[in-house]
Amino acid sequence: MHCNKVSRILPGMKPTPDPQGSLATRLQAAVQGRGQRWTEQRQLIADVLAASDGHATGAELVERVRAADPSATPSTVYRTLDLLEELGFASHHHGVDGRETYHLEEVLAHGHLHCQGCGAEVELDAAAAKPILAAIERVTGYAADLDHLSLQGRCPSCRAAAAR
Amino acid sequence: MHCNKVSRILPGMKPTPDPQGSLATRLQAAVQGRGQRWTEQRQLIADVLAASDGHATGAELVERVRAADPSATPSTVYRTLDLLEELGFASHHHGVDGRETYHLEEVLAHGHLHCQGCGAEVELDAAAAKPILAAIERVTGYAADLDHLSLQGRCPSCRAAAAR
DNA sequence: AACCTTATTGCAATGCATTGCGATAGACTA
DNA sequence: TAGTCTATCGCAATGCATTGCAATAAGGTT
Ligand SMILES: [Mn+2]
Ligand SMILES: [Mn+2]
Ligand SMILES: [Zn+2]
Ligand SMILES: [Zn+2]
Repeated sequence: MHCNKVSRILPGMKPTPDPQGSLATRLQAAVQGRGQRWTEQRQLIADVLAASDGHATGAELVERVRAADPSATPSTVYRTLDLLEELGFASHHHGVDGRETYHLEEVLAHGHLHCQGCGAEVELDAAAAKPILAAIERVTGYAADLDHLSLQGRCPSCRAAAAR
Repeated sequence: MHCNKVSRILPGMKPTPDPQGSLATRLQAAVQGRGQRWTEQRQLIADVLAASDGHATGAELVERVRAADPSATPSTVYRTLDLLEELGFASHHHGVDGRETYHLEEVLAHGHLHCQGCGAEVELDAAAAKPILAAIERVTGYAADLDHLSLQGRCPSCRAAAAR
């Protein structure tokens, strides 16, 4: 079955924009460039992830994919997410519970910061993270992956509260 | 059944040392101080964790606990690990796969650094981490939890390899 | 030592994620 | 268009982790 030009629009989802090379087109090229195949399922999963702007866990993506195609299975979704990461089209970080949370690389790279006291969540954009990554590099020589960065600690107000 | 003074020694494990307040004794006091109860299972789980110097995942601890007491169940082990953390006697970080990895607070606080290229693992002791935590605090105001810190990135040699 | 209160346990059901395997179907060839 | 090769899929089994619930037992009281 052909699926190359299928632009699957899910209920309540925005159509994938097509600047001069849509995500699907670039993905198809990258996948086939490795001797792999472009399938309906991969198309759908990429569309769902694109429509989930922001973050989405594997389970959430499975649910949304299955809403559009009930015959799709978790294994296919997770394997496709791994593929998208390998190809550099997606990345993940680990939420508070350690579960992987995905987003497309089109989203600006950013890290996460979670307060263990009040649960506050902060996103660290590249500019904010720069000094942190620089410190890591200075101390260890490692180039830390900002998209994967997920810090836990105490926010200023929880610190103040703790200090009596 | 009494278990207060039971010092359960597992095959191949070192007896819990008893400086002037053994771990078990301090734990029992902390638990009972909250109106909770000191049980055989908690004793055993604490002993197993103490004997697992270094890191151990939940599943590993479950396995070791069940080796000593086959009637123990995963739910009890995980609930006890949560309790030990609440009481400040243990902490966890997330391994590469996001799974929680536990250690007793007696182990010196340290963070983790993992190379996504070659899989190298580095431990960051408090001194090494200091500038990193300082940068996080400067930028965000957060006091990051060193024990929970788990960074991913590229080690120097993988970076060099990537740069042609 | 027998008795109470209720925190804790084991169990069973549930959910998330991964893997091996046989069936299906991309994508290339003729 | 029909045919071939094999990457990918769905399935089913497995493992890790969490939760509600009824039975058990910790630990204080009489
Ligand atoms: Mn955590
Ligand atoms: Mn990860
Ligand atoms: Zn806070
Ligand atoms: Zn490396």
